Amino acid sequence: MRDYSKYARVFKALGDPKRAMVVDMLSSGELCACRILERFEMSQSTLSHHMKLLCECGLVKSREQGKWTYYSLNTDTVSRVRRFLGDITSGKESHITKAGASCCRGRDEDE
Amino acid sequence: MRDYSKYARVFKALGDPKRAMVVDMLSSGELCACRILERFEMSQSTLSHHMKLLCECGLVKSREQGKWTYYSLNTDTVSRVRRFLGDITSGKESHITKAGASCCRGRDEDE
DNA sequence: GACTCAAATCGAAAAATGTCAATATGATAG
DNA sequence: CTATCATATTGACATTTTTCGATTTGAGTC
Repeated sequence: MRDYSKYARVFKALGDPKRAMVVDMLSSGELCACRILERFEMSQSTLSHHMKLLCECGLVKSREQGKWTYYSLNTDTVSRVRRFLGDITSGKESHITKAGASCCRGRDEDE
Repeated sequence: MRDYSKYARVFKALGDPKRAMVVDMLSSGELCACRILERFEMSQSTLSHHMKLLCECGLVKSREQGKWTYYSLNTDTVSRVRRFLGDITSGKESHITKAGASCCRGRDEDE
């Protein structure tokens, strides 16, 4: 589980409200760029740039058909990201810590 | 469910590999800043800045004790973010789309 | 009070990001 | 082959982010 950079790219992509909203829209099914654009106040080139980022991090897939480009969620990445988020946020109750309050005091005395 | 901006802040915070790693560390329990700093090659002021971001988006809580500051995950936020990620990435199979391939063709003809 | 240590804040520089208008590309229609 | 439509790419600019060294703040210590 040392994929911080890999998944950080996905989180960074989701770290823009508009892109998060695009992802939400795509979760209901495939959409073409023009449909997505209709719902935002942004230039076509800006949307294209956002879609590129979403694709590059693996969250979204694109498919070309004639002059249209259809976008959809990459469900594999979605599952992996959800799992990763679960992993890094759920307690492992490993070795270190436990008695949080003695963290630094402990270090000063032990070493 | 119109909290894109609110949660985008959290995703943005996780969108940095080092911050994601800090979150992972904290998931095993509370840690003081000096313990966290030991594991990274970054200045003290930079870590402080990262911790501030993690706190401001609600992912992390801080607690001061003497001259130390202890950080821990805010489990409420963690649950909410996981749920939000699930929400925006799981199909609603609502109204629109279904026949993805006819999205744009449909629009041209219907309207 | 003077000193030390942990952490936060400030100020500045470099890099990344979001955005748009203009242009390029590539498919389809006449 | 020309024109048109949907997207992508380019170039520019403003804003935000990342990072550091220096300084400040606040708590404990002598």
